[in-house]
Amino acid sequence: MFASHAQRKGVIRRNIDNYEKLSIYLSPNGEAVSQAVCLPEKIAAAYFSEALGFIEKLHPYRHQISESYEEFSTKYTKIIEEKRYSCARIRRKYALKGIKYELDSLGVSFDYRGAWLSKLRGACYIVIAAFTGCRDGEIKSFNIDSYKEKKYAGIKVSVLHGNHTKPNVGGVSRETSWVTIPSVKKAIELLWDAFRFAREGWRSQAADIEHFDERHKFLRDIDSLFVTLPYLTGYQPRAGKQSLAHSLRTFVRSVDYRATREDVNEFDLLNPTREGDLKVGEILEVHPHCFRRTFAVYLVRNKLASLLDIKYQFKHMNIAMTSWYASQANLASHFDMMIDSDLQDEIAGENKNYTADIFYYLYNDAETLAGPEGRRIKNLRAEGDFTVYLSKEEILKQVEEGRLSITEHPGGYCTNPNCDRICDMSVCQYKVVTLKKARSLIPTREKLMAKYNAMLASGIDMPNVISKIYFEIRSIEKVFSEHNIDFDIFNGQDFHI
DNA sequence: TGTATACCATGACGGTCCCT
DNA sequence: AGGGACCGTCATGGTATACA
Repeated sequence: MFASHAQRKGVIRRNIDNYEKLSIYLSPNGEAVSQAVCLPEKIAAAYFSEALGFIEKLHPYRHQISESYEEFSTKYTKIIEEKRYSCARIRRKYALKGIKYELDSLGVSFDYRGAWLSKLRGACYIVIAAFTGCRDGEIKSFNIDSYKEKKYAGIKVSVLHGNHTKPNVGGVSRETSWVTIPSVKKAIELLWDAFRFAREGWRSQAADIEHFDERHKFLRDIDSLFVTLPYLTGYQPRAGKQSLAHSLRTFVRSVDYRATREDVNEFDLLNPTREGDLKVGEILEVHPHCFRRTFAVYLVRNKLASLLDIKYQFKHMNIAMTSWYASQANLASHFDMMIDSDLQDEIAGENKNYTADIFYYLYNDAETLAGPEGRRIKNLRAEGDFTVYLSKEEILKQVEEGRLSITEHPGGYCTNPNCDRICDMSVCQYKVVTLKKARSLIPTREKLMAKYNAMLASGIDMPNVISKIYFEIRSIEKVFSEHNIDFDIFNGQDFHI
């Protein structure tokens, strides 16, 4: 019903007809995979950067927020109790009297329902979820002590500790750890301190609970990151599923990012079972689980670094995150951490999907290809070799068996299963360059030419370096000519080996 | 003119229930 | 077990109106 309502409203168009079949067909291991949505890159960047900016801006004022909100809500409650002013507007006005307006310029708004605080909660949740890949349950198990920093090879690495909600067979509860970014610390602190007044409110109510165990549980719930406001109709301190969904929606709506044609295409590509759900001009609403898949997808597609670049202060974390990605969680073992195995599986699955997608494109769709391996594929296609026209299933099978593998380089793809990403690729026999990659080499070539000229002009006598740059420019030009990209031939001094 | 109230639509919050 | 539908409550904000 909700779906049809949303459909009428034009929010979504959800086609669940072949849901099960499609998911099994598309999953790398032939089993149904979780149907979480993966956010297109632009949308993810819009949401994440807004959430990060929100947190960065408000983090220093978190104590002040709590104090002012406490003042506002006690005044407001008193007005209600005294039955003064029948109009909410006037109640609000008087409750706001005397409250410091420094927060006003920061966009902090005071409302008795806690709508603004709900938005804050949504922003913090997004940052925690987006940069850890945690499960919803785990995120809710975090508290102020969950964030730790460890040193690894001279790099400061942020780690989050959470208790596994599901106990093992023996009833032993496991601790799970997640590599993350420093902003998560700020998100946790902001959430914790801005809601302090709410927590205090709940705490004072706990005294009325007579049964010891009940009171104990109540007090434990209060020490959660996500609490509701104590003076409303709610009677549970912990923010439930629905309240969090509201928070996420409030936040996403406030961002007001409208999907473009490009976003819709990417959405359909990333979420084949939900093709058509997102339409141009719509706001993509998020759910707690979508961040986990988005995390896995971006980790594999090596875009996490670009998302992390949103704020310059995260740059140093790229190294740790990237090495974690590159060494397949080797870093985790250094920390003696239990990395969530489901997430590992999800990452591995995405890796296969990604590889298969690229091969499918190379074998069947790509119009022009360059590089030795690219030429080989092109020739095979020209000869009508039927083995080249592989179906996605066949490709996936080969990927799983380790017969096909792909490594992404700045200038192209490498099909060598043992590629260590160290070679310069200019003469690599496994090299494949697609048109898109070739186009991305245009600025690279310009930079190289500038470098070449600068080195030559300064009279530095480094023939090895200069010749390397020269041959790199020439190899890029070769790629250009194979893709019919126009360029003026670089006429640097010719080298002879 | 400033302040308070009435009425109304909207929609957010956070709970329970129900379905898959 | 988790997601969504549904529900009750009530803040919010627009407009109209009454009063000092």
